[in-house]
Amino acid sequence: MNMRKNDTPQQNGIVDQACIFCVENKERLTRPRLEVLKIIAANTKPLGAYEILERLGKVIDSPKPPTAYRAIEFWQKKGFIHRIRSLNAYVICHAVHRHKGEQFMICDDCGVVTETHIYDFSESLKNRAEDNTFIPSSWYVEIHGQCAQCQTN
Amino acid sequence: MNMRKNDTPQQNGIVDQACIFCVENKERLTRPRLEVLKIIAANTKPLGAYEILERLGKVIDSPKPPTAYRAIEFWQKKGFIHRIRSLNAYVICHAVHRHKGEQFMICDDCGVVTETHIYDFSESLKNRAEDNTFIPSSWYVEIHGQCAQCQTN
DNA sequence: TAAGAAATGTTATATTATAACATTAGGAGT
DNA sequence: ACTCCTAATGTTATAATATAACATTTCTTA
Ligand SMILES: [Zn+2]
Ligand SMILES: [Zn+2]
Ligand SMILES: [Zn+2]
Ligand SMILES: [Zn+2]
Repeated sequence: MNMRKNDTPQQNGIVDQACIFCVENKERLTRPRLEVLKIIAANTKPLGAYEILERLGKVIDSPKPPTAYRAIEFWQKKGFIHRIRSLNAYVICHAVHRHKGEQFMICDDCGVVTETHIYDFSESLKNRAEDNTFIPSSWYVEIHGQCAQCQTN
Repeated sequence: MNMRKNDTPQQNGIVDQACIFCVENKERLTRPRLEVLKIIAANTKPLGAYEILERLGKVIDSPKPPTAYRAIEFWQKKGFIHRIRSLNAYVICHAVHRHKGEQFMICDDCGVVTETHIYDFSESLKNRAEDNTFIPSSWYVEIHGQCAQCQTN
């Protein structure tokens, strides 16, 4: 896929991946899906569904909530974006490959969310879970605290 | 505090703790707070705010959303209940002492939520976080999967 | 090109949560 | 007991988040 005007390099990496993914998996890369993904990818901080919808309105004619939510659900299921439960907001996933476990560090001061790929402690989760004969399929972790930037201020 | 009619033993343990807590911390154990805590304590599965409100309506005259939400917020801040982010629902905490980290195993089949007190892996979280100069203050973990009961069915 | 499936457009509404302000209840000091 | 003050609640309205339902369009494939 070629470089598009007004797109950030960040977006291009993600959009390229999405494009490849859709071709390989015979999914449709429709206008709402593409634009929603670009909007989420263009932001480091998580965006709420109605913030996404608002920005979508700048490139698509008066979109309604289901249009945003459907695209969000699509990318979420495919692992391209994550939903931050505590914030009701969505962020792009930067992992090269899709993953089941989700771990985020959330700065309660400035709102920055950083995805951490701590694959190792999935083992301790699994071990603990299996003690209780619970079969884990996925996990979700939020670590709240203060980011480096906010510590200096 | 004495045993109350129509209360489960489970409720009494929690209500007794809450009573002691309020006396020691000079907090008011008001009617809405008491009833909301009892409602949440009486259920093993997480209850939504409007489910709590509905049940509250059986013991208090036509309560409105803020009445439920205020009591929920109170107990949540004091650590007596937890909010399950993925479900927008609330469960009682059975820990004897209050804690910062929250870990839940959620059965996606039947909806049962079990709080697991895995204090040990807070260390791996902290170590990882400190590598990135992020200072953690609390954490929240959801492990999704299938419970023992649902495996036999 | 015709049929079927998938996605979107559109309208309405469900669900979850909070703002704002009036009223009541409890505690401290006199 | 009376006054003052604060915390909590009652009440009304609305904000914020999310989905149901059905009509229409687009894509695929035969
Ligand atoms: Zn990710
Ligand atoms: Zn920060
Ligand atoms: Zn707990
Ligand atoms: Zn189960």
